[in-house]
Amino acid sequence: MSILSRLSFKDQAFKLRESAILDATTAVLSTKGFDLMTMDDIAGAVGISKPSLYKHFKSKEDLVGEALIRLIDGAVDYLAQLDNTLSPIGKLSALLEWALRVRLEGGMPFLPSTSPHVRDMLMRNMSYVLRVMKLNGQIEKLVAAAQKTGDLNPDLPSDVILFSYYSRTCDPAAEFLQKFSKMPHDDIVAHMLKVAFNGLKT
Amino acid sequence: MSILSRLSFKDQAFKLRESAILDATTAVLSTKGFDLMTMDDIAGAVGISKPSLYKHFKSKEDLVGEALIRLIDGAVDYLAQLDNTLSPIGKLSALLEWALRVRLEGGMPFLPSTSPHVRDMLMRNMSYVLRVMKLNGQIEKLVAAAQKTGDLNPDLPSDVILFSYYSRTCDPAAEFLQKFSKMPHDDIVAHMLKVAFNGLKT
DNA sequence: AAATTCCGATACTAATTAGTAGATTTTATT
DNA sequence: AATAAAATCTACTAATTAGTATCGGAATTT
Repeated sequence: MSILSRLSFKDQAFKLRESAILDATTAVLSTKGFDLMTMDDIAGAVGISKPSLYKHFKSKEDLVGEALIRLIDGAVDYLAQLDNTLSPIGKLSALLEWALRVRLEGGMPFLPSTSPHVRDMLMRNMSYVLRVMKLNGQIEKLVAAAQKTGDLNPDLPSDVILFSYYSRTCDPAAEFLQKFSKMPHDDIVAHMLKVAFNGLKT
Repeated sequence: MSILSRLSFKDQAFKLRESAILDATTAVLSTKGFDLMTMDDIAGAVGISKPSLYKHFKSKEDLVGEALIRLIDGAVDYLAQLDNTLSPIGKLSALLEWALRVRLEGGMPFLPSTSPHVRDMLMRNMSYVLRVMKLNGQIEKLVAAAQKTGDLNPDLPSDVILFSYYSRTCDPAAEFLQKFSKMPHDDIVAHMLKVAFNGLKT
């Protein structure tokens, strides 16, 4: 066996474990939040020891940053793979639906917005900030286009729409409906979309 | 000076400090969140020592519980003081506006929803749970009434409306608009209300 | 099969913080 | 003014957890 293929095999195993670590981090983040998530939690969930964990990620901040970067990348990929004949509002709706489903399946922690500590930490993470800006740029364009066609209210300032849209991806109402109303995921998603775009009145 | 008036004077001072402690707790909770808020923070902000703080509240959980109870009571009081000729939807709108203003002035931490740890802690606090249920009962009635008149969408399940309404009180979009758009409070409140009731489309 | 290399785990350090015990000062009464 | 009582503060304990140094063991090469 050549050195190259041996290295690549090891590399493969390494990447696999890295992915498992990120999965565990995402799951623990969704349930416990950043401050209560311990590195022992993660190591334990993956079945490795803490020093091994530190072979992959140099700190807790780094680990969480990478987990969130993977989420952002997921959103960017989802957006890129959408049918290009879809209208801007159709894309925005599809992306929000995707985000809600990921959340309901326990795969998405609350956004940094909810904790100033976490937000500050992430803002110091250049690589994370760059990706967020990339995704944000794409969504801004979709919002502007949808306002032009009148599919989104043109009278609202675009940042009001943008920020409200982001907020819907981490709207706690989804969790409430899951926990207290035991509503099926599909219904929760449908209702959340309706409320987000049409409000509580219409 | 009689013993009675002396006791009442002391009592008064005690209550005053207690109120200052709760103010500080609310402020620190809004900025740092529960996990990062330390008892030394609070003691330092009020200008007393930690043991004195523990004379008022027997634990961190207790302190935070009392601070949130005071907030709920504020909401109940606000609701009670509203003009009774106001329609159900008018009351719901006024209460949401009140909550948003309190938040923007730094007086309201994110709701327990955002942290399972904090939520669990509060659910063990009987006195808190009772008040939440009281407020919740009132809001449920308003929602039902507003659905009956058609002011709120009668086709949505009432818990979808209820939970979405709660979520708007801690919608991070308000913070974003304050932080990134430097929008005046009045404008933020107006836009948030519009988006909550009419959605992003209309 | 012996030697070497590399990986992972046990067991530690340092720092933080909730909660408390005992010293100290302030306040009120005689 | 002296004494009694109460409240407050300084300085501690115990527990948690991020991050690391060092040791033991498995796989690979010769």
